[in-house]
Amino acid sequence: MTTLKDVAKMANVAVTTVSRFLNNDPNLVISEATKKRILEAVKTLKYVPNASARALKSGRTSTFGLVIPDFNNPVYSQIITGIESVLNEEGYYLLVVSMGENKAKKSYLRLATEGRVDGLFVAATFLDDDEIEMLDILNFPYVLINRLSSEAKNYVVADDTKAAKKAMNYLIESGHRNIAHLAGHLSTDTGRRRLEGYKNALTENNIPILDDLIIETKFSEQSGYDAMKDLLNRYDGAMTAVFAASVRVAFGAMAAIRDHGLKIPDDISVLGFHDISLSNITYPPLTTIKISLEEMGARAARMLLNILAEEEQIENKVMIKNSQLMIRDSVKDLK
Amino acid sequence: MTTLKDVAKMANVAVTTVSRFLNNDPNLVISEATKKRILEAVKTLKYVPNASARALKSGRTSTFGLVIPDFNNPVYSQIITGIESVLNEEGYYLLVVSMGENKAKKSYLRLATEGRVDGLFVAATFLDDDEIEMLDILNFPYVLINRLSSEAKNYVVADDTKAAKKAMNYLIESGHRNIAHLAGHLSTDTGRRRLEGYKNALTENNIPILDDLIIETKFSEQSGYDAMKDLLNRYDGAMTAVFAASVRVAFGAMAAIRDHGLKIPDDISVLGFHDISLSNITYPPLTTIKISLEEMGARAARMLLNILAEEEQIENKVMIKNSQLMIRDSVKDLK
DNA sequence: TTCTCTTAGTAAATCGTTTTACTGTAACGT
DNA sequence: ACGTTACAGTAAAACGATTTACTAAGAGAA
Repeated sequence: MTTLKDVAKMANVAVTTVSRFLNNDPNLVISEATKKRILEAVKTLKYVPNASARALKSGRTSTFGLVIPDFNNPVYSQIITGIESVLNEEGYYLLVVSMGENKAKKSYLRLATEGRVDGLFVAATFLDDDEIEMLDILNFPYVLINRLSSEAKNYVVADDTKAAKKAMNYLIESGHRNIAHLAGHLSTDTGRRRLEGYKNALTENNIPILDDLIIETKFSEQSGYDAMKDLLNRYDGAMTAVFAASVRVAFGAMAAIRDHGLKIPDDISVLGFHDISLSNITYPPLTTIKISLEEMGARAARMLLNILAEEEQIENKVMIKNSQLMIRDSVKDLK
Repeated sequence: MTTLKDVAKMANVAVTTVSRFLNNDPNLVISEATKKRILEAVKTLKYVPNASARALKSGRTSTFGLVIPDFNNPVYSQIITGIESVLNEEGYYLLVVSMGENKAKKSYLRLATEGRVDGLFVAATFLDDDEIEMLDILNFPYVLINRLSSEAKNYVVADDTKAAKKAMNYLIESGHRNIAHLAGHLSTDTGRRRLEGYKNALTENNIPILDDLIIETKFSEQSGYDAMKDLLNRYDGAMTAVFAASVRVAFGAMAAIRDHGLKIPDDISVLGFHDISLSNITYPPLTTIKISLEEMGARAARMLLNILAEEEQIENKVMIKNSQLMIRDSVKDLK
């Protein structure tokens, strides 16, 4: 491994000079000849500065951490893609940690306290508010993604309520009244906000809210399948549509409906929250309400970079209002 | 930020003593009273060792890098999950970099040369063999995952040829003769090996190989869709089944077949390579040949950890032979 | 001749740990 | 009384980079 010292020796200058030259110190006065010698030494010795040494001295690692619940959820894959696209350009790296429902929850704080990362993206749904508050107490730079917490200073979230309402309104305009909601985990704020949108839409359209039609699920296909099965077996009203709080739940529900011998959308319509590339290759192609998750990731990345650049902590609260209804074939027009 | 020095001061001992005690130096002789004082200082000051300083001194970062082509491919999500499960237990972290077809390809080497990571997992399909060989030249610890390269010393791959053959044999046993192959990128070795399995199965069963039935695709739904459409429009033989070299391609092909007005599996059967959680919620549920990608990731992680533990480079070549046919409803028995 | 500027650098401290090689003191055996 | 051993630590040099504060030599001005 080549160090600054080696380069300095070969170029016949002091380490200081090499470092200052390579870092473009504006106060350094240096002759062309010396520059050339240093550059040559760097090239022949293939010198690359050591990241740990740099980090130790500067207190910056050029690395951010990302905490997500699960890699196997395409929602997070899109968020990561967005984050990465920004970080790439800025020479930052991304350290990922997944933290499911049952994992040791405080371990992610080590990332901060050990100084492994300069900041943290928290997209984990299973962290409690007070676990997140620790970051404030430590005064550690962070941005919440796709989740809120009571005291959060910085976040990028979607306007889940509005998007859910928009989706519901589409269903209602298509003539549906008896709409079930496969809600996400109601311990998560996204789950709660989507439920709120569901209820708002019904209320504003003078449709009664039936508790029997609301079922809490996890964010997995299996959970969506089970909940839908349960609903079909239990509820014998004239349910004509289902609004699922996540793609994976929607996929699971579709399978359950088919296994129950019903046809989508003829017997029952399905609409899913969030859009992924597989949404349009299910059968029938799934109608969804799409929020740009890549944009969400990208904005969070820019925000964290910004927080790091300013000395004083700025408040940064972004709510992505935009959503698109991706109309495909899983919702039947009853009129 | 609390340092060793602060702890030492508070406990009234030398920095050395604190460090050696906290690291369980077996040669350190220390009294119970001193231990207690140090422990107390650590607790009240909330001391956590600084990762950069440690890395600088020890030359170890406790971090591995992972290079994949794309986060939005569920195959890699499963591999990451497998890697992470092992690294978690060992206190290692994972730094991820995605590198698509068109990205600057050598940047991943910086991870190695800057000393940011102790080793590298390379699952990138778009790196050429000689770009990987650089790691050998640098004598940098690495493990290839789900890809081979001519000179690779360490890898974990699946026996793609065998698995593909097994899948094909199932199709053939079910009475299919005219089987198309949506091959993956033939510039990738997995693509080539799966094609080989396809051909082997046909040859061994005395079925002619028809070049018209083999179409190269990318590893995306869209590409699978396009290729299948093309095939359906072009080929007017009695094709009864399609063997897709990847899940995503299989999904795309299913959509194309339906859009063409044909029924799966009645008009045409589909079998996909690799199994993901969405495979059983497509319509009809997709029959696949499954290789444990989590196992692949986990074994690669253990391998890299091993390589780091031994001083001399050991050869490590693992080929996962096991595969399971996940029989669902997308293949029709013609007999 | 002395002073000031400019040019072209350099020495040394520092970031927080780890590690090697010591240093005292006291007790013990002979 | 002397050497040895056990006990309980400590001083100082790394690791590789950055940065502050200097220096040394020569040119030009007064």
